[in-house]
Amino acid sequence: MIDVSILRNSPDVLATSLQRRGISLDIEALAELDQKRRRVRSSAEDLRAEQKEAGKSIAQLEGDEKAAAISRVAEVAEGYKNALAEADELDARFEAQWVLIPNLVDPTAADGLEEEDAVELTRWGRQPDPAVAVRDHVELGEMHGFLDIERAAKVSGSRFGYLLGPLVRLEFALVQYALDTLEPYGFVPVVTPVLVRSNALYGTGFFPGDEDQVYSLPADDLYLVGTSEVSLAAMHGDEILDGDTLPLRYVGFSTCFRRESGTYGKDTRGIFRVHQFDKIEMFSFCKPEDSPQTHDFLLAREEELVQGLEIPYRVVNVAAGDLGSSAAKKYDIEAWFPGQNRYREITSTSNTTDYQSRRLKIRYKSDKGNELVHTLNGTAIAVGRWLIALVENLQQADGSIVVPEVLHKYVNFDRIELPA
RNA sequence: GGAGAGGUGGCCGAGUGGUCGAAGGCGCUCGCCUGCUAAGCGAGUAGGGGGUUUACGCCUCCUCGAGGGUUCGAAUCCCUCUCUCUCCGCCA
Repeated sequence: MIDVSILRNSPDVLATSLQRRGISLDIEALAELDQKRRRVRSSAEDLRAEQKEAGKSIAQLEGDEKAAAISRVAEVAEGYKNALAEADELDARFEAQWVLIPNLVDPTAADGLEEEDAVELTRWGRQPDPAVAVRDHVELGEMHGFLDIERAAKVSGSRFGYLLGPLVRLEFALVQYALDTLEPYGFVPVVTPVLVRSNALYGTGFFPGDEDQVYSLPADDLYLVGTSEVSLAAMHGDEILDGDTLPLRYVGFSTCFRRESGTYGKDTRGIFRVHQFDKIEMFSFCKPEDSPQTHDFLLAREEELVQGLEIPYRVVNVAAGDLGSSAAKKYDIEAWFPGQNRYREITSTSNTTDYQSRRLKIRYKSDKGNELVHTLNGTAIAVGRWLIALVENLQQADGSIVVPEVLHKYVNFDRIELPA
Protein backbone atom coordinates (compact mmCIF):
# COMPACT_ATOMS: atom_id res chain seq x y z
CA MET A 1 0.00 0.00 0.00
CA ILE A 2 1.32 3.40 -0.88
CA ASP A 3 1.00 6.64 1.05
CA VAL A 4 -2.39 8.34 0.57
CA SER A 5 -0.70 11.72 0.61
CA ILE A 6 0.65 10.86 -2.86
CA LEU A 7 -2.91 10.96 -4.11
CA ARG A 8 -3.61 14.26 -2.38
CA ASN A 9 -0.38 16.12 -3.00
CA SER A 10 1.32 14.66 -6.04
CA PRO A 11 -1.15 12.75 -8.20
CA ASP A 12 1.20 13.22 -11.16
CA VAL A 13 3.77 10.97 -9.47
CA LEU A 14 1.12 8.31 -9.07
CA ALA A 15 0.02 8.72 -12.66
CA THR A 16 3.55 8.30 -13.98
CA SER A 17 4.12 5.20 -11.91
CA LEU A 18 0.90 3.57 -13.04
CA GLN A 19 1.62 4.44 -16.63
CA ARG A 20 5.06 2.82 -16.45
CA ARG A 21 3.40 -0.31 -15.19
CA GLY A 22 0.85 -0.21 -17.97
CA ILE A 23 -2.08 0.28 -15.63
CA SER A 24 -4.90 2.69 -16.31
CA LEU A 25 -6.89 4.13 -13.47
CA ASP A 26 -9.18 7.10 -12.87
CA ILE A 27 -7.07 8.97 -10.36
CA GLU A 28 -9.39 11.95 -10.20
CA ALA A 29 -12.35 9.82 -9.23
CA LEU A 30 -10.28 8.23 -6.49
CA ALA A 31 -9.21 11.63 -5.20
CA GLU A 32 -12.82 12.75 -5.07
CA LEU A 33 -13.83 9.67 -3.15
CA ASP A 34 -10.99 10.34 -0.74
CA GLN A 35 -12.20 13.87 -0.15
CA LYS A 36 -15.76 12.80 0.34
CA ARG A 37 -14.92 10.13 2.87
CA ARG A 38 -12.93 12.61 4.91
CA ARG A 39 -15.73 15.14 4.82
CA VAL A 40 -18.24 12.60 6.05
CA ARG A 41 -15.87 11.28 8.69
CA SER A 42 -15.29 14.78 9.96
CA SER A 43 -18.98 15.59 10.34
CA ALA A 44 -19.59 12.25 12.05
CA GLU A 45 -16.89 13.12 14.54
CA ASP A 46 -18.50 16.46 15.27
CA LEU A 47 -21.70 14.67 16.23
CA ARG A 48 -19.77 12.25 18.35
CA ALA A 49 -18.06 15.08 20.20
CA GLU A 50 -21.45 16.63 20.88
CA GLN A 51 -22.76 13.34 22.17
CA LYS A 52 -19.83 12.81 24.48
CA GLU A 53 -20.12 16.31 25.83
CA ALA A 54 -23.80 15.71 26.60
CA GLY A 55 -22.97 12.40 28.23
CA LYS A 56 -20.74 14.13 30.72
CA SER A 57 -23.56 16.33 32.01
CA ILE A 58 -26.03 13.46 32.01
CA ALA A 59 -23.82 11.66 34.47
CA GLN A 60 -24.38 14.55 36.90
CA LEU A 61 -28.15 14.73 36.56
CA GLU A 62 -30.95 12.88 38.34
CA GLY A 63 -34.59 12.01 37.78
CA ASP A 64 -36.70 13.94 35.28
CA GLU A 65 -33.87 16.26 34.30
CA LYS A 66 -31.77 13.24 33.43
CA ALA A 67 -34.56 11.62 31.42
CA ALA A 68 -35.07 14.83 29.45
CA ALA A 69 -31.37 15.17 28.70
CA ILE A 70 -31.20 11.59 27.56
CA SER A 71 -34.06 11.96 25.14
CA ARG A 72 -32.48 15.14 23.78
CA VAL A 73 -29.13 13.49 23.06
CA ALA A 74 -30.72 10.34 21.68
CA GLU A 75 -31.26 12.18 18.43
CA VAL A 76 -27.61 13.14 18.23
CA ALA A 77 -26.62 9.57 18.95
CA GLU A 78 -28.83 8.38 16.12
CA GLY A 79 -27.34 10.91 13.72
CA TYR A 80 -23.84 9.90 14.71
CA LYS A 81 -24.61 6.25 14.14
CA ASN A 82 -25.79 6.96 10.61
CA ALA A 83 -22.93 9.29 9.75
CA LEU A 84 -20.43 6.77 11.10
CA ALA A 85 -21.92 4.00 9.02
CA GLU A 86 -21.65 6.14 5.93
CA ALA A 87 -18.06 7.08 6.71
CA ASP A 88 -17.15 3.44 7.23
CA GLU A 89 -18.79 2.48 4.00
CA LEU A 90 -16.90 5.18 2.09
CA ASP A 91 -13.63 4.18 3.72
CA ALA A 92 -14.16 0.58 2.74
CA ARG A 93 -14.93 1.58 -0.81
CA PHE A 94 -11.82 3.73 -1.01
CA GLU A 95 -9.64 1.15 0.68
CA ALA A 96 -10.77 -1.58 -1.69
CA GLN A 97 -9.43 0.42 -4.62
CA TRP A 98 -6.39 1.78 -2.86
CA VAL A 99 -4.95 -1.59 -1.83
CA LEU A 100 -4.93 -2.65 -5.46
CA ILE A 101 -2.53 0.11 -6.43
CA PRO A 102 0.98 -1.30 -6.76
CA ASN A 103 4.06 0.33 -5.29
CA LEU A 104 5.47 3.45 -6.89
CA VAL A 105 8.03 2.46 -9.48
CA ASP A 106 11.58 3.53 -8.79
CA PRO A 107 12.82 6.01 -11.42
CA THR A 108 15.81 3.74 -12.09
CA ALA A 109 13.71 0.65 -12.81
CA ALA A 110 13.93 -0.42 -16.44
CA ASP A 111 11.28 0.77 -18.87
CA GLY A 112 8.89 -1.59 -20.59
CA LEU A 113 6.10 -3.97 -19.76
CA GLU A 114 7.41 -7.42 -20.58
CA GLU A 115 9.94 -9.84 -19.21
CA GLU A 116 11.95 -9.29 -22.38
CA ASP A 117 12.23 -5.58 -21.61
CA ALA A 118 14.56 -6.25 -18.70
CA VAL A 119 17.89 -4.51 -19.11
CA GLU A 120 21.03 -6.60 -18.82
CA LEU A 121 23.48 -5.03 -16.39
CA THR A 122 26.33 -7.52 -16.16
CA ARG A 123 27.40 -10.89 -17.38
CA TRP A 124 29.75 -13.21 -15.53
CA GLY A 125 31.41 -16.55 -16.09
CA ARG A 126 32.02 -18.71 -19.08
CA GLN A 127 29.32 -20.87 -20.58
CA PRO A 128 30.34 -24.51 -20.76
CA ASP A 129 31.34 -26.04 -24.08
CA PRO A 130 28.05 -27.06 -25.74
CA ALA A 131 29.77 -30.17 -27.00
CA VAL A 132 30.31 -31.25 -23.40
CA ALA A 133 27.21 -29.93 -21.66
CA VAL A 134 24.89 -31.94 -23.84
CA ARG A 135 22.50 -33.40 -21.30
CA ASP A 136 19.84 -31.54 -19.39
CA HIS A 137 19.09 -32.24 -15.74
CA VAL A 138 16.39 -34.75 -16.55
CA GLU A 139 18.78 -36.89 -18.57
CA LEU A 140 21.47 -36.52 -15.95
CA GLY A 141 18.93 -37.42 -13.29
CA GLU A 142 18.04 -40.61 -15.08
CA MET A 143 21.66 -41.59 -15.76
CA HIS A 144 22.63 -41.01 -12.16
CA GLY A 145 19.37 -42.00 -10.56
CA PHE A 146 19.31 -38.88 -8.37
CA LEU A 147 16.09 -37.44 -9.74
CA ASP A 148 12.79 -39.30 -10.07
CA ILE A 149 9.99 -37.37 -11.70
CA GLU A 150 7.87 -40.29 -12.85
CA ARG A 151 7.33 -41.68 -9.39
CA ALA A 152 6.66 -38.17 -8.10
CA ALA A 153 3.92 -37.84 -10.70
CA LYS A 154 2.48 -41.15 -9.54
CA VAL A 155 2.40 -39.96 -5.95
CA SER A 156 1.68 -36.24 -6.24
CA GLY A 157 0.91 -35.37 -9.84
CA SER A 158 2.76 -33.12 -12.23
CA ARG A 159 5.42 -30.64 -11.21
CA PHE A 160 6.91 -32.63 -8.37
CA GLY A 161 10.15 -34.53 -8.00
CA TYR A 162 12.04 -36.88 -5.76
CA LEU A 163 15.62 -35.85 -5.10
CA LEU A 164 17.83 -38.78 -4.22
CA GLY A 165 21.31 -39.62 -3.02
CA PRO A 166 24.01 -37.14 -4.02
CA LEU A 167 21.49 -34.49 -5.01
CA VAL A 168 20.17 -34.50 -1.46
CA ARG A 169 23.70 -34.15 -0.15
CA LEU A 170 24.17 -31.21 -2.49
CA GLU A 171 20.97 -29.58 -1.31
CA PHE A 172 22.10 -29.57 2.29
CA ALA A 173 25.58 -28.51 1.23
CA LEU A 174 24.05 -25.50 -0.51
CA VAL A 175 22.11 -24.64 2.62
CA GLN A 176 25.25 -24.77 4.73
CA TYR A 177 27.18 -22.80 2.15
CA ALA A 178 24.56 -20.05 2.09
CA LEU A 179 24.41 -19.75 5.86
CA ASP A 180 28.18 -19.76 6.21
CA THR A 181 28.48 -17.09 3.54
CA LEU A 182 25.78 -14.82 4.90
CA GLU A 183 26.08 -15.06 8.66
CA PRO A 184 29.31 -12.99 8.74
CA TYR A 185 27.33 -10.13 7.18
CA GLY A 186 24.96 -10.14 10.12
CA PHE A 187 22.17 -12.22 8.65
CA VAL A 188 20.39 -14.12 11.39
CA PRO A 189 19.36 -17.59 10.23
CA VAL A 190 15.67 -18.36 10.60
CA VAL A 191 13.56 -21.39 9.92
CA THR A 192 10.17 -19.87 9.28
CA PRO A 193 6.60 -21.08 9.47
CA VAL A 194 5.33 -22.12 6.06
CA LEU A 195 1.67 -21.95 7.07
CA VAL A 196 0.48 -18.40 7.60
CA ARG A 197 -2.68 -16.43 8.11
CA SER A 198 -4.17 -14.42 5.30
CA ASN A 199 -3.00 -11.26 7.01
CA ALA A 200 0.65 -12.10 6.33
CA LEU A 201 -0.10 -12.53 2.63
CA TYR A 202 -2.10 -9.34 2.59
CA GLY A 203 0.69 -7.50 4.37
CA THR A 204 3.31 -8.58 1.89
CA GLY A 205 1.17 -7.60 -1.07
CA PHE A 206 0.22 -11.02 -2.40
CA PHE A 207 -3.38 -10.54 -1.36
CA PRO A 208 -5.55 -9.30 -2.87
CA GLY A 209 -4.52 -10.37 -6.33
CA ASP A 210 -2.55 -13.60 -6.20
CA GLU A 211 -5.08 -15.80 -4.43
CA ASP A 212 -5.04 -18.33 -7.25
CA GLN A 213 -1.27 -18.84 -6.89
CA VAL A 214 -1.43 -19.77 -3.23
CA TYR A 215 -2.35 -23.11 -1.70
CA SER A 216 -4.97 -22.70 0.98
CA LEU A 217 -6.17 -24.87 3.82
CA PRO A 218 -9.71 -23.69 4.32
CA ALA A 219 -10.37 -26.02 7.22
CA ASP A 220 -7.86 -24.08 9.28
CA ASP A 221 -7.92 -20.76 7.47
CA LEU A 222 -4.21 -21.02 6.70
CA TYR A 223 -2.13 -20.66 3.57
CA LEU A 224 1.09 -22.25 2.39
CA VAL A 225 3.73 -19.65 1.65
CA GLY A 226 5.27 -19.41 -1.80
CA THR A 227 8.35 -17.84 -0.25
CA SER A 228 9.63 -17.26 3.27
CA GLU A 229 9.59 -13.56 2.42
CA VAL A 230 6.02 -13.69 3.69
CA SER A 231 6.85 -15.12 7.10
CA LEU A 232 9.98 -13.03 7.45
CA ALA A 233 8.28 -9.73 6.63
CA ALA A 234 5.31 -10.41 8.87
CA MET A 235 7.58 -11.44 11.74
CA HIS A 236 7.94 -7.82 12.85
CA GLY A 237 4.40 -6.79 12.00
CA ASP A 238 2.77 -4.32 14.40
CA GLU A 239 6.12 -3.48 15.94
CA ILE A 240 7.98 -0.27 16.52
CA LEU A 241 11.63 -1.10 16.16
CA ASP A 242 14.49 0.65 17.85
CA GLY A 243 16.27 2.69 15.19
CA ASP A 244 19.65 1.65 16.60
CA THR A 245 19.00 -1.99 15.75
CA LEU A 246 18.54 -1.26 12.05
CA PRO A 247 19.27 -2.65 9.60
CA LEU A 248 17.92 -6.05 10.60
CA ARG A 249 19.04 -8.89 8.38
CA TYR A 250 17.61 -12.37 8.26
CA VAL A 251 18.33 -15.40 6.16
CA GLY A 252 15.33 -17.68 6.17
CA PHE A 253 15.05 -21.28 5.13
CA SER A 254 11.72 -22.70 4.11
CA THR A 255 9.97 -24.97 1.72
CA CYS A 256 7.98 -22.94 -0.81
CA PHE A 257 4.65 -23.92 -2.31
CA ARG A 258 3.27 -22.54 -5.54
CA ARG A 259 0.18 -23.52 -7.45
CA GLU A 260 1.63 -22.29 -10.74
CA SER A 261 -1.84 -21.78 -12.10
CA GLY A 262 -1.83 -20.36 -15.59
CA THR A 263 1.51 -21.92 -16.48
CA TYR A 264 0.19 -24.97 -18.29
CA GLY A 265 2.64 -26.08 -20.89
CA LYS A 266 5.34 -23.77 -19.57
CA ASP A 267 8.60 -25.27 -18.31
CA THR A 268 7.08 -28.71 -18.12
CA ARG A 269 10.34 -30.60 -18.36
CA GLY A 270 12.06 -31.69 -15.18
CA ILE A 271 11.98 -29.77 -11.93
CA PHE A 272 12.62 -26.28 -13.24
CA ARG A 273 9.11 -25.18 -12.29
CA VAL A 274 7.55 -27.23 -9.50
CA HIS A 275 4.87 -26.88 -6.87
CA GLN A 276 7.27 -27.40 -4.00
CA PHE A 277 10.90 -26.47 -3.50
CA ASP A 278 13.24 -25.30 -0.77
CA LYS A 279 14.62 -21.80 -0.75
CA ILE A 280 16.95 -19.70 1.30
CA GLU A 281 15.86 -16.10 1.38
CA MET A 282 17.50 -12.90 2.56
CA PHE A 283 15.34 -10.26 4.14
CA SER A 284 16.21 -6.83 5.48
CA PHE A 285 14.41 -4.14 7.44
CA CYS A 286 16.16 -0.79 7.11
CA LYS A 287 15.74 2.96 7.31
CA PRO A 288 14.16 4.51 4.22
CA GLU A 289 17.30 6.39 3.26
CA ASP A 290 19.29 3.15 3.30
CA SER A 291 17.12 1.01 1.08
CA PRO A 292 18.74 1.70 -2.31
CA GLN A 293 22.17 0.72 -1.03
CA THR A 294 20.68 -2.22 0.84
CA HIS A 295 19.21 -3.37 -2.45
CA ASP A 296 22.64 -3.24 -4.09
CA PHE A 297 24.05 -5.04 -1.08
CA LEU A 298 21.57 -7.91 -1.45
CA LEU A 299 22.37 -8.20 -5.14
CA ALA A 300 26.08 -8.29 -4.29
CA ARG A 301 25.48 -11.16 -1.85
CA GLU A 302 23.57 -13.07 -4.52
CA GLU A 303 26.40 -12.61 -7.00
CA GLU A 304 28.89 -13.72 -4.38
CA LEU A 305 26.92 -16.92 -3.84
CA VAL A 306 26.55 -17.71 -7.54
CA GLN A 307 30.15 -16.91 -8.34
CA GLY A 308 31.32 -19.25 -5.59
CA LEU A 309 29.57 -22.06 -7.40
CA GLU A 310 31.10 -21.14 -10.77
CA ILE A 311 27.73 -20.83 -12.46
CA PRO A 312 27.69 -18.44 -15.44
CA TYR A 313 25.02 -15.78 -15.13
CA ARG A 314 23.79 -12.34 -16.01
CA VAL A 315 22.07 -9.67 -13.95
CA VAL A 316 19.02 -7.86 -15.24
CA ASN A 317 17.11 -4.80 -14.09
CA VAL A 318 13.49 -5.91 -14.38
CA ALA A 319 11.10 -3.78 -16.43
CA ALA A 320 8.57 -1.62 -14.60
CA GLY A 321 5.59 -3.44 -16.08
CA ASP A 322 6.99 -6.81 -15.01
CA LEU A 323 7.43 -5.88 -11.34
CA GLY A 324 5.31 -7.47 -8.65
CA SER A 325 2.85 -5.18 -6.94
CA SER A 326 5.02 -4.61 -3.89
CA ALA A 327 8.33 -3.98 -5.68
CA ALA A 328 9.59 -0.54 -6.60
CA LYS A 329 12.62 -2.05 -8.28
CA LYS A 330 13.88 -5.55 -8.89
CA TYR A 331 17.08 -7.25 -10.00
CA ASP A 332 17.09 -10.83 -11.21
CA ILE A 333 20.08 -13.05 -11.61
CA GLU A 334 19.64 -15.39 -14.53
CA ALA A 335 21.88 -18.41 -14.67
CA TRP A 336 22.94 -20.07 -17.86
CA PHE A 337 21.04 -23.31 -18.33
CA PRO A 338 22.76 -25.43 -21.00
CA GLY A 339 19.72 -27.71 -21.16
CA GLN A 340 17.56 -24.78 -22.26
CA ASN A 341 20.33 -22.95 -24.05
CA ARG A 342 19.42 -19.68 -22.36
CA TYR A 343 19.56 -17.62 -19.20
CA ARG A 344 16.79 -18.23 -16.68
CA GLU A 345 15.98 -16.67 -13.34
CA ILE A 346 17.60 -18.17 -10.25
CA THR A 347 17.39 -15.23 -7.87
CA SER A 348 15.31 -12.13 -7.51
CA THR A 349 15.80 -9.22 -5.17
CA SER A 350 13.26 -6.48 -4.66
CA ASN A 351 13.18 -3.17 -2.89
CA THR A 352 9.61 -2.96 -1.65
CA THR A 353 10.25 0.40 0.09
CA ASP A 354 7.41 1.09 2.52
CA TYR A 355 4.77 -0.86 0.60
CA GLN A 356 4.84 -3.86 2.91
CA SER A 357 5.74 -2.01 6.10
CA ARG A 358 2.73 0.25 5.73
CA ARG A 359 0.40 -2.73 5.51
CA LEU A 360 2.20 -4.67 8.21
CA LYS A 361 2.68 -1.61 10.43
CA ILE A 362 6.41 -1.93 10.90
CA ARG A 363 7.94 1.35 12.09
CA TYR A 364 11.01 2.52 13.90
CA LYS A 365 11.63 5.32 16.34
CA SER A 366 13.50 8.20 14.79
CA ASP A 367 14.13 11.80 15.77
CA LYS A 368 11.16 12.78 13.65
CA GLY A 369 8.87 10.33 15.39
CA ASN A 370 7.79 6.90 14.27
CA GLU A 371 8.54 6.20 10.64
CA LEU A 372 7.84 3.22 8.43
CA VAL A 373 10.87 1.05 7.71
CA HIS A 374 11.75 -0.15 4.26
CA THR A 375 11.76 -3.86 3.54
CA LEU A 376 13.82 -5.72 0.97
CA ASN A 377 14.02 -9.33 0.00
CA GLY A 378 16.37 -11.37 -2.11
CA THR A 379 16.86 -14.99 -2.96
CA ALA A 380 20.00 -16.46 -1.50
CA ILE A 381 19.62 -19.91 -2.96
CA ALA A 382 16.57 -21.37 -4.64
CA VAL A 383 17.70 -24.93 -4.15
CA GLY A 384 15.88 -26.70 -6.97
CA ARG A 385 16.90 -24.41 -9.77
CA TRP A 386 20.42 -24.04 -8.43
CA LEU A 387 20.82 -27.80 -8.42
CA ILE A 388 19.78 -27.88 -12.05
CA ALA A 389 22.19 -25.09 -12.90
CA LEU A 390 24.96 -26.91 -11.05
CA VAL A 391 24.57 -30.29 -12.66
CA GLU A 392 23.98 -28.93 -16.15
CA ASN A 393 26.90 -26.52 -16.09
CA LEU A 394 29.37 -28.77 -14.31
CA GLN A 395 28.69 -32.02 -16.14
CA GLN A 396 31.67 -33.59 -17.83
CA ALA A 397 31.92 -35.37 -21.16
CA ASP A 398 31.67 -38.74 -19.42
CA GLY A 399 28.47 -37.74 -17.62
CA SER A 400 30.07 -37.22 -14.24
CA ILE A 401 29.50 -33.97 -12.39
CA VAL A 402 32.18 -31.90 -10.73
CA VAL A 403 31.33 -30.47 -7.34
CA PRO A 404 32.39 -26.83 -6.89
CA GLU A 405 35.28 -26.25 -4.57
CA VAL A 406 33.28 -24.29 -1.98
CA LEU A 407 30.99 -27.25 -1.37
CA HIS A 408 33.73 -29.80 -0.79
CA LYS A 409 33.77 -29.33 2.94
CA TYR A 410 30.06 -30.09 3.13
CA VAL A 411 29.96 -33.30 1.10
CA ASN A 412 32.02 -36.42 1.14
CA PHE A 413 32.65 -36.45 -2.61
CA ASP A 414 34.13 -33.92 -5.02
CA ARG A 415 32.57 -35.43 -8.10
CA ILE A 416 29.37 -37.32 -8.77
CA GLU A 417 30.37 -40.38 -10.73
CA LEU A 418 27.98 -42.36 -12.87
CA PRO A 419 26.77 -45.51 -11.11
CA ALA A 420 28.53 -48.58 -12.29
C1' G B 1 -9.42 -33.78 21.46
C1' G B 2 -11.34 -32.85 27.02
C1' A B 3 -11.29 -29.39 31.49
C1' G B 4 -10.05 -24.75 33.48
C1' A B 5 -7.78 -19.68 33.71
C1' G B 6 -6.63 -15.42 31.25
C1' G B 7 -5.53 -11.39 27.17
C1' U B 8 -5.42 -3.54 29.79
C1' G B 9 0.07 1.42 27.70
C1' G B 10 7.72 -0.70 26.63
C1' C B 11 6.95 -4.21 31.05
C1' C B 12 4.10 -5.43 35.66
C1' G B 13 -0.62 -4.36 37.39
C1' A B 14 -5.53 -1.80 39.24
C1' G B 15 -10.11 -0.95 37.25
C1' U B 16 -17.46 -4.77 36.82
C1' G B 17 -22.05 1.01 33.18
C1' G B 18 -20.83 7.61 33.44
C1' U B 19 -15.92 13.36 33.98
C1' C B 20 -11.11 6.37 32.09
C1' G B 21 -6.90 6.46 27.07
C1' A B 22 -7.05 4.35 31.80
C1' A B 23 -4.68 4.40 39.34
C1' G B 24 -0.06 2.60 41.04
C1' G B 25 4.73 0.48 40.20
C1' C B 26 8.99 -0.64 37.02
C1' G B 27 11.67 0.96 32.91
C1' C B 28 13.09 5.03 29.82
C1' U B 29 13.99 10.57 28.68
C1' C B 30 14.91 15.51 30.41
C1' G B 31 15.91 18.79 34.53
C1' C B 32 17.42 19.50 39.72
C1' C B 33 20.27 17.77 43.67
C1' U B 34 24.33 14.98 45.51
C1' G B 35 31.96 14.57 45.61
C1' C B 36 31.96 9.90 43.89
C1' U B 37 29.35 4.66 38.48
C1' A B 38 24.02 4.76 43.71
C1' A B 39 20.10 7.15 46.24
C1' G B 40 16.65 11.39 46.29
C1' C B 41 13.32 15.29 44.02
C1' G B 42 10.39 17.29 39.78
C1' A B 43 8.44 16.78 34.88
C1' G B 44 7.51 13.88 30.70
C1' U B 45 6.71 9.07 28.42
C1' A B 46 0.99 4.45 23.65
C1' G B 47 -0.64 3.93 18.56
C1' G B 48 -3.67 5.53 14.54
C1' G B 49 -7.26 8.77 11.64
C1' G B 50 -9.29 13.74 10.60
C1' G B 51 -9.27 19.25 10.90
C1' U B 52 -6.19 23.64 11.34
C1' U B 53 -1.15 25.95 11.06
C1' U B 54 4.70 28.23 6.96
C1' A B 55 6.05 25.96 11.44
C1' C B 56 6.16 25.01 17.01
C1' G B 57 1.42 23.74 18.08
C1' C B 58 -3.76 23.51 18.82
C1' C B 59 -8.68 21.02 18.26
C1' U B 60 -11.13 16.42 17.58
C1' C B 61 -12.31 11.17 16.82
C1' C B 62 -10.89 5.95 17.25
C1' U B 63 -8.17 2.02 19.77
C1' C B 64 -8.09 -1.64 26.87
C1' G B 65 -6.83 -9.38 21.93
C1' A B 66 -10.41 -8.98 17.12
C1' G B 67 -15.33 -8.30 15.31
C1' G B 68 -20.48 -7.61 16.31
C1' G B 69 -24.55 -6.24 19.92
C1' U B 70 -27.23 -3.69 24.21
C1' U B 71 -27.26 1.66 26.01
C1' C B 72 -27.89 8.61 25.83
C1' G B 73 -23.11 6.50 27.55
C1' A B 74 -18.96 0.19 27.55
C1' A B 75 -12.13 -1.50 29.47
C1' U B 76 -16.56 -2.73 32.39
C1' C B 77 -22.87 -6.19 30.26
C1' C B 78 -24.18 -9.92 25.96
C1' C B 79 -22.62 -12.88 21.42
C1' U B 80 -18.92 -14.81 17.98
C1' C B 81 -13.93 -15.46 16.89
C1' U B 82 -8.81 -15.58 18.19
C1' C B 83 -4.35 -16.12 21.00
C1' U B 84 -1.69 -17.45 25.57
C1' C B 85 -1.14 -20.37 30.02
C1' U B 86 -2.23 -24.88 33.32
C1' C B 87 -3.91 -30.04 33.77
C1' C B 88 -5.45 -34.62 31.12
C1' G B 89 -5.22 -37.30 26.40
C1' C B 90 -2.46 -37.97 21.85
C1' C B 91 2.09 -37.17 19.47
C1' A B 92 7.72 -36.04 16.08
